[in-house]
Amino acid sequence: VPQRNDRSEGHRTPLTRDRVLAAGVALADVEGIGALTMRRLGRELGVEGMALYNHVKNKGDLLDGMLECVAGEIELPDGGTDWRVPARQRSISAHSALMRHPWSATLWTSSISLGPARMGYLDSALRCLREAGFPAHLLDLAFHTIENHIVGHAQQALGFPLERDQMEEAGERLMRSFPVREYPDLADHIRHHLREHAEDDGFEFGLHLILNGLEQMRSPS
Amino acid sequence: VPQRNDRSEGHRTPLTRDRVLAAGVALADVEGIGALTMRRLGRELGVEGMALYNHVKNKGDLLDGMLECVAGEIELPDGGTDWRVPARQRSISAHSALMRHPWSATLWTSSISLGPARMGYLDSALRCLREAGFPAHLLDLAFHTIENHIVGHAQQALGFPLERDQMEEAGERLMRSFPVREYPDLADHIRHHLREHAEDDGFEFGLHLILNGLEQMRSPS
DNA sequence: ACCTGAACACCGTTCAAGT
DNA sequence: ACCTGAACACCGTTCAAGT
Repeated sequence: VPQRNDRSEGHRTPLTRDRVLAAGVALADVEGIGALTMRRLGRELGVEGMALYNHVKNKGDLLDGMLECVAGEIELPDGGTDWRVPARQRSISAHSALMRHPWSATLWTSSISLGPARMGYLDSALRCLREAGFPAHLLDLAFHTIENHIVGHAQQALGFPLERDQMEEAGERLMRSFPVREYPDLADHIRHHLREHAEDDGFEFGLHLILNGLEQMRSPS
Repeated sequence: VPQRNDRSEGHRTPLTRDRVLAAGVALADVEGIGALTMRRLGRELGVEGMALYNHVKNKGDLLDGMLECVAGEIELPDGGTDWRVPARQRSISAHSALMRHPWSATLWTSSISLGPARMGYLDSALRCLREAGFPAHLLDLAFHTIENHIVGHAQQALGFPLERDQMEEAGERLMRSFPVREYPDLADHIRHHLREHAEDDGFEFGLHLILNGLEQMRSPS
């Protein structure tokens, strides 16, 4: 359960937008995005749900603000001699920020309006590629390929939201009723995933693949 | 507006699960996933919303069934001499199926239970890679990298759900208030996207990049 | 300035009752 | 067997009223 407002004192400290957003992030982290309703978030802050509309335009604005919090956690390294070094660092930082906040990956692509944190992130990524010398059309394609990999991977890794303990049993149950005969390769794949507890989700592998492929296209040798 | 049930006759033809799913797909295609409520879908079929529960377990089951419809549209080519040929075909077919049904991309990763159509798709993709001779650990990483690219790209391309006409004006309005000074590369990028009306979304470029990178890792020369 | 209570127009879902 | 009506427990959101 995220932090509650203490109501021991007669009058509580007044709400701010930042406190509302932080409480929203904490609530969604712990209980999932489904538990994030205006009334519930209000309760978490010791207030009626309607009071939140004084600090947030509507629920969409709340979610946008929460995404800004996530974007603010991404480190933005400066360029070195090889563009792939900062690109790799920033991508990994973005990936782990999305993984820390499991609800954020699906919202990341669907939110239209960008705040300063997300703009800064995107600008930094684009600048890195431009300074590496990518021509305009390649730059755009490179940017989207990297970005897709980041959010695609987070979404997919979070698609199976199972705890370590449940994993074992749910896997057993699944495989008992699974039509192995008809989908043998899929069965193998699921078994493979059940065995290694998703210690490495393959994010860095795919990233490496993409960055190296892009480097080859940048400077055709 | 999707197909309606004709109520000219006194007693209408009875509902089936397939008709419910097809109507759901049509409604979501035309009016967006937000318009897909049980009551509204019932109305579309000339019936009260509650009647749908005779053919569908609940709304989640409805959405799963609709995803199965989308998965059924994906062509599954057999392997040739170069594994990249069928992999490319299937990926492009999957990408355009997701693009034909804009609501499906975000659901694709979040849905847990798989039906036969989606299982067949996944099994086909995995078999293709196995037959190409990828070793187990590489196979898994290759599979996810390709899959992430497909859904990541569809989601991102559909993130800006603007019509051609609105695009122009919305872009103008956005760029007037945009802090170009602070995010110059992002500004460039947005301008670039407004100029070319997303004729090519770069999907095949990234796909090419990934498949070639994987081929290099498969047979290190 | 900030919060509350009541209200509105919606949701998904259940279930007894109809045919 | 299939559908309807009424009901339940929720949503997001608005707004007059309180302090």
